[in-house]
Amino acid sequence: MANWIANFEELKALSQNEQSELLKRSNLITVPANTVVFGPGKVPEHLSLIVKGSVRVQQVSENGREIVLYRINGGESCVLTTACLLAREAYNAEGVTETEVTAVTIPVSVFDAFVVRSSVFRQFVFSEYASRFTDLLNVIEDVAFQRVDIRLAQRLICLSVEANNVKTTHQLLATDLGTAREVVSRLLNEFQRRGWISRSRGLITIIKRERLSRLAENHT
Amino acid sequence: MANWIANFEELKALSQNEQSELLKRSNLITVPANTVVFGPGKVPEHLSLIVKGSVRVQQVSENGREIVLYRINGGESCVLTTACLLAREAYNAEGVTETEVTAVTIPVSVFDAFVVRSSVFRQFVFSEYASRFTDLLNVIEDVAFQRVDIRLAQRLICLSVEANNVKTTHQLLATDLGTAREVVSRLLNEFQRRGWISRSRGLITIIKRERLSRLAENHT
DNA sequence: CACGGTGTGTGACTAAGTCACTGAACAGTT
DNA sequence: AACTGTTCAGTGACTTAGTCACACACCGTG
Repeated sequence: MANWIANFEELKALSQNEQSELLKRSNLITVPANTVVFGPGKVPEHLSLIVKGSVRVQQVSENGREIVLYRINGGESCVLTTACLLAREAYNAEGVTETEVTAVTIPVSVFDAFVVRSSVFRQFVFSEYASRFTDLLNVIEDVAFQRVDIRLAQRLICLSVEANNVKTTHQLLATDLGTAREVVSRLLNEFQRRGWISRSRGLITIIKRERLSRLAENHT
Repeated sequence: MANWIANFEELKALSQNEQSELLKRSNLITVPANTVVFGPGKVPEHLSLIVKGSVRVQQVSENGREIVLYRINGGESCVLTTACLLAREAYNAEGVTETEVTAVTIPVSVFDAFVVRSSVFRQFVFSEYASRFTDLLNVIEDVAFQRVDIRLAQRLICLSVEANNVKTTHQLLATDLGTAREVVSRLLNEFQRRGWISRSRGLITIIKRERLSRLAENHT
């Protein structure tokens, strides 16, 4: 993983010079799964780029409920979070690694220098901002306007792209959707009653994918 | 309004040279109230800074419901929206002027040049990003976790800082909160029943501000 | 004053969230 | 194999929120 830049589609266009300097002035780190990498009381002082793995960013409320805001996967960065945490008062979002994560940390000064120096880097940063922004808009649209059964069906479809078995818990699904665990349990119950899925502890098996898809897409 | 830069706290620190060039390469415009300034099918090709007035940015859903994402007031900018609209596929947020608005449009090329050239400008841009981002986080937190009666009380308190009369409609309040008009009507009904407010067409009068505040803050 | 547009009131119903539980499944330990 | 603590899941009763289909009141204009 010496040259992590190769993992960032948009940064490949950096000149050889710029690439080697960025490599030199940044730090490669590895973090185990299920680690809180930032959050209230854990403010990062670097910009982080995720090389490999996935970080879940979620909002936590006083009464204990949670909602996933977005996920950062390999080739993406935490610009928003960093900028936000640096510029503002405490806010209650946290980042948790969902897998082992390989990341690069870049000191703020180096970040700033590259924004000035390289239009490629600038482009990368702004498009990352735009991506996170649309992620949040989608969350708002879903939470404010979309039915929970439809969103749950969407999430199940999404989680089961490669296998018909989804290893997860009702609580995790509830957090994904920003709803309560009981609601997920009851909806899954209904899905099972209709023969679309079957359930066991920590495992959901998709049986009638096309019916789930139809609910997810056609809203029927 | 020749030197609009004075309205932007964070841009005052620009050098004389930079200020005059920014003035020269930008455009001052005026837009009447209740105009859609951007939205699906109306993509802006400039960065806009709001000098005076207020723009409401709201998300519209298929089924006709709306929710206010944030408002941009004098001294703030539309960075996020612009970046997003430029970088991405169509998304369904729109900006509507709530008052007559005086704004400055800056071509993308000039924007880019100033990001490179001036750390002050850069700082301004990134802190604008951070502000909008936290705005959205607050919306998500509210919509996902907060009771509607509490949010309505908060909104009423906020709207009535200078007078006890609030000129608005139930529909506008519903859009502010991302809920349905009927819900607002019923809650206002309840507030009136308790003697906290009185209502007439297009007007709400605060009677017991302290009780409303208590609901808004202490959640009681 | 008739009329159309806008704003509001309401009942009946469905969906979602909360609360207070119960009990099943599992991992590690005697 | 029996015991124990922990995590996951199921459920009934209830409150809050959103939807639907209306009725009707207010207001400016012709």
